[in-house]
Amino acid sequence: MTTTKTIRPLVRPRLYLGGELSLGPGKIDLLRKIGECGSISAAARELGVPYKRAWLLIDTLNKGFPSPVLDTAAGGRSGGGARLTPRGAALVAAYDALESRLNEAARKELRVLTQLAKP
Amino acid sequence: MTTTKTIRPLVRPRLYLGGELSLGPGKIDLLRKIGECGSISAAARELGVPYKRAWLLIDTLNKGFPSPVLDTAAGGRSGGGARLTPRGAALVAAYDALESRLNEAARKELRVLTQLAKP
DNA sequence: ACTCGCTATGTCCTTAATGACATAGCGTAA
DNA sequence: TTACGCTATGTCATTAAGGACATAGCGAGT
Repeated sequence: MTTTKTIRPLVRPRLYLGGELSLGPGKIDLLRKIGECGSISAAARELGVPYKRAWLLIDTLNKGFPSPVLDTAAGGRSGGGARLTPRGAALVAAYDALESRLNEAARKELRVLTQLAKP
Repeated sequence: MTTTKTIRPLVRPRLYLGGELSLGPGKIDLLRKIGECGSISAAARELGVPYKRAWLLIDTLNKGFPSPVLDTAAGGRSGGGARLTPRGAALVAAYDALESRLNEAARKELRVLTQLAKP
C-alpha cells in the first residue's frame, strides 16, 4: 500500500441528535455534493446512488431539523436545482470541524487500537 | 433492565480496522458485559439479545483479530463460561479511552451540532 | 405550445439482516 | 451416571433496507 496525501479519516462519526434524527458520513457527503453540483440528481449521479435514495435522505434531514437544509426549485431552463440553506451549510461545516477534531484528538488511541488489530 | 447513571455519550464511534474488521459500540458493550458476567449467555440475556447473535459477534472478533478476545470453556459445574483474554480486555480499555477522549475533545463542535438540531 | 432537466412521490421486487427455534457436545459435582 | 448450564452450530421464517421503475408537475427558454 502506498501513502496517500489526504489522510482518509479513520473515524467518521454518526451522531444521534435526539429522536429519529441521526447524522452520519453518508448524509454529510451527499449534502456537500449537492452544494457543489447545485442539484440533487447531479449529486446522486456522481455518488452512484439512485435519485430516490438521495432525495429520501435529504427529506429526513429537512423534516428532522427545524428548517430545511436545502432550497429546491423545480422547473426552469435547467430544470431547477437545489442549494444549501444557511443551516445546511452550517451542518456540513460543523460536521467537518467535528470530524477533523476527532481524528486529531484520537490519534494516540487509534494507534493503540490498530496495533491490537495487527501485531 | 437496570438504569444507568453514567451519561450516554453522544459520540460512540464505529471503527474500521482494515478488511472486514469493524468495531462499534455493540461489540464493545457485549464484550464488557461478558467480562462482568463471566459467560456469553448471561451477558446476552442481560443485553436482551439472542445468544446466537452474541456468539456471532464474538466470533467475528475472534476471527478478525490475530488471537481470540475470549477464553471460553464448555462443561463443568456451572456449564463453563467465558473470560476476556488480555487482548479482549485491552480492546475494551482502548475503546473506552477513545470514546471519552472523543467526547471530551469535541464538546464544542457537538454543542454547535446539537444547537443546529434544536433551536 | 413544446421541450428539457429537474423536483417530488408511488409501487414493487429483491436481498441482506435478524430473530426464533432446535440440537449437539462438554465436564464437573452430586 | 445423571443432571445442569454453558459453548457451539444449523435451519428457517420474518422483517427491514435498498434498488429498480414509473410517473406527475414545474417553469424558463426556444
